[in-house]
Amino acid sequence: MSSLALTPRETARRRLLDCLRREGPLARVEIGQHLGMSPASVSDLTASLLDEGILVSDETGDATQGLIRGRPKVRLSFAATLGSVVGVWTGFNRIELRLVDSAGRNRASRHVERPLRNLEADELMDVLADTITAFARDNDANSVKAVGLACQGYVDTRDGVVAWSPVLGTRDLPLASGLSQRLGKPVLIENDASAMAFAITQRDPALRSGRTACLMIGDGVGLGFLVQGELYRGARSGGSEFGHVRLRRSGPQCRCGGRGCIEAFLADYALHRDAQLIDHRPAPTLLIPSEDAMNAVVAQARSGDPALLNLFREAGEVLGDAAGILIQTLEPDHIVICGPGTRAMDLLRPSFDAALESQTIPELRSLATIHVVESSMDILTEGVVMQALREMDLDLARLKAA
Amino acid sequence: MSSLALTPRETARRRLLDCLRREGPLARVEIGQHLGMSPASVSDLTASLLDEGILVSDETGDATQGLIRGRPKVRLSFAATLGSVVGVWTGFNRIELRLVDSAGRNRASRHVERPLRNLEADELMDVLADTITAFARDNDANSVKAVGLACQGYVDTRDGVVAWSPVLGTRDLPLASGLSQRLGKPVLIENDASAMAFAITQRDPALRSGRTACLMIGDGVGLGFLVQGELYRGARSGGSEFGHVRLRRSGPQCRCGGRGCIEAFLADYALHRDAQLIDHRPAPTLLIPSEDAMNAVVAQARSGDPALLNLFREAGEVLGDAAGILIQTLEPDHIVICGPGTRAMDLLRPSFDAALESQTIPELRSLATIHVVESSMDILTEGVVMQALREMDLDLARLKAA
DNA sequence: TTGTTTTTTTCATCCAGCGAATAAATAGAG
DNA sequence: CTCTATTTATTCGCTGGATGAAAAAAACAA
Repeated sequence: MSSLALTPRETARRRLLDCLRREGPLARVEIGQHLGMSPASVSDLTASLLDEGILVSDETGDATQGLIRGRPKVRLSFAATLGSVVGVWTGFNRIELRLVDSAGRNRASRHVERPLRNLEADELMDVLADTITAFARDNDANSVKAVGLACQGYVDTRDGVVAWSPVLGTRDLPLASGLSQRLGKPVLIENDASAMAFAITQRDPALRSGRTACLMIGDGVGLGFLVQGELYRGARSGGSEFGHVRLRRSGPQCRCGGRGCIEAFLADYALHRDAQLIDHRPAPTLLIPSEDAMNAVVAQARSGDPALLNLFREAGEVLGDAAGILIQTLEPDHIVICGPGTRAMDLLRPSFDAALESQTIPELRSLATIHVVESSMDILTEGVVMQALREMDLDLARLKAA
Repeated sequence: MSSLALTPRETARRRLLDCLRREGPLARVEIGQHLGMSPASVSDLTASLLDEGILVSDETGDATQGLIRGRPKVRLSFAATLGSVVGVWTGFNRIELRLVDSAGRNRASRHVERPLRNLEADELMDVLADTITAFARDNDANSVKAVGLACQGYVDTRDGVVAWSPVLGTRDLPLASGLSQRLGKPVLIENDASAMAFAITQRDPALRSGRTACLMIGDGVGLGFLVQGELYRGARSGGSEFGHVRLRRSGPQCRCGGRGCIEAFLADYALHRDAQLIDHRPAPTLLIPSEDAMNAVVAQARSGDPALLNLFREAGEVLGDAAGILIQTLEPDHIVICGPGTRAMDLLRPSFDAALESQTIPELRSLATIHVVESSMDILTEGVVMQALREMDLDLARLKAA
């Protein structure tokens, strides 16, 4: 899955297909209205997409048919023959899978408990490949055309290499090519926070204009930054490792090896670990606490446990400091707090607001609107699937051209 | 001075003029080689620029003339009739001025000691206008066609408003329009670190590719961030306020009102203030220490004074933390440390390196090359003049078109 | 049937850039 | 002094991509 510089036509094509995935089947005029394109251009683009078999005309009689005068709209939708894509998220000891058709509709999902940390590179790729194959086998295997995989850490999207990850034990792992070989399908990999940020901005048009910084709190803490709806890419076309910015010099231990990282205060594993200690319970055996376990911690805090309240107060403060850094560095239009960690946003909010206020210049702070988007991990697989679908579209176009 | 979205032709035109300003007079073939443009395109663009009177053919006999076979090169240069631009930097109690001709050559400079902090908005603009007028009067007044002004703080370049500044007392100051009215000339304003970053990247081609983060240490600490040689613009098309990111919760007092900001450790005023205290000398009367005063502090540290060495050690550590945050957030190709503060880079370096290493992931850190560019404040006025010149070019083009 | 309305296609045009041919301006060779 | 080689600059025609306007298509309504 390569992606060099895009020609103007490829950009337009991508915008059109993105729009259809977001909005569902649309008539040509409607596409034009959504994207501010002339009917002539839409007609031209859709003609080649129909010709290539990527889109088909929806012949199904519309509900509005017979009510409106004039030539009826012909809605365009993705061809069923395009097949589907599997989206995967790899956590510390969990794999989440999702099967999505080319139109972006969810078909099936599954999650598998499996520790990944202590595996050698080859073992790891074998396990992932087997899990994906089994999932595909149970769900219309031969329709699967590509795989998108999101994982924590510093991911080189272009070369398909995981340069570093707190979850996987190895470094500079050529995960995309390794999996691609085993599965016989193209594999796209992406940082997990970037994938979630992409999915969230695809859902809300406001977030696709201007600069949007998405802080994902969950298994870890990640940042996805988008400018005009496109993911910001760094030097190795990866995202950031914002969760491992050190905010407190002698703070709690982080699994990256450092101390006082943002995620060492906010990630599920950190909150759960500290909550266990407060209650004099044994250290957790599983490194990712279950949703139930986390809900129990939150409930205990909500019931007024002072030590736990303090834990969330501190976490909120760190989140506020983090948002403040983003505001003063990137001057974004939108800050989105997302991920499973938003389940405790009511507990984080007071100290979050206070910290944000105490460390940012009002003129800058007031520019950025803060959005809290409650979102679980399956919106993340949705994001990585969307990106894999875009790459597939592009590859198809280039294949035809050659 | 407006700047909406640029047409492709305007972009090409800008690239060509930028190139001529950087490199001096060039023949058409040479421009083509520098920019990777076809001779046909260069010919076309230069034809309109010659037609508009922005460029002129250099008729002066070349030194290489008579030595090389073939049709001789005709170098193109900026028309002398285009006039000049005044670049201004406003510090706490100092104004730096510079007169530059349209080709980007320095013609005159001056600096004026004048406290600006406690002035009302109108007074402030009067003082600035008078200073600029006096400077222009002494240096070929009627050739001055525009003014570029760089100041610290959060500057809205598009609307010409200083939203907030630690130097100027007022908020949401419509500085560009106010000065423009008083001077009868277009005025462009820009954040000072952005202006310096722009000038520095204009000087080094390597810094114009990829993502470059320039940390300017001087009167304050600022960040200019560039992607592919163009300044990153935030929500109000300003830059960042990175110097006021709080890195130490109970750190030293910053003039923004907060504590522990990056600049409260690194800025000249901060180092000087603390050095005075260490030596049991009275607090400084001037809020910007002179270059001599700063050199004295640095010399005393270099001579081995342990308290002063510790001051610089701490400052270096904060600088390393700051660079680390940039690396983990933006994943830049280049980090540039610039500004007068680089005078003490030898003292900052050990703790800078250690802090950077301790807080960044090696895979990410190794992507970014660290450049130290010794640079005083006059490169800054150069930067803001360059930007004003670009805007002038654009306005000229649009004037002709209408 | 004929008009009305709305969607879609077609056509001619424009902009921007480029390859190739051509013209221009020089130095050197005979 | 003429001719050729060499390098620079211009011109011409083509292409890719977007668009406005006109035309065609496909329905409903009278």
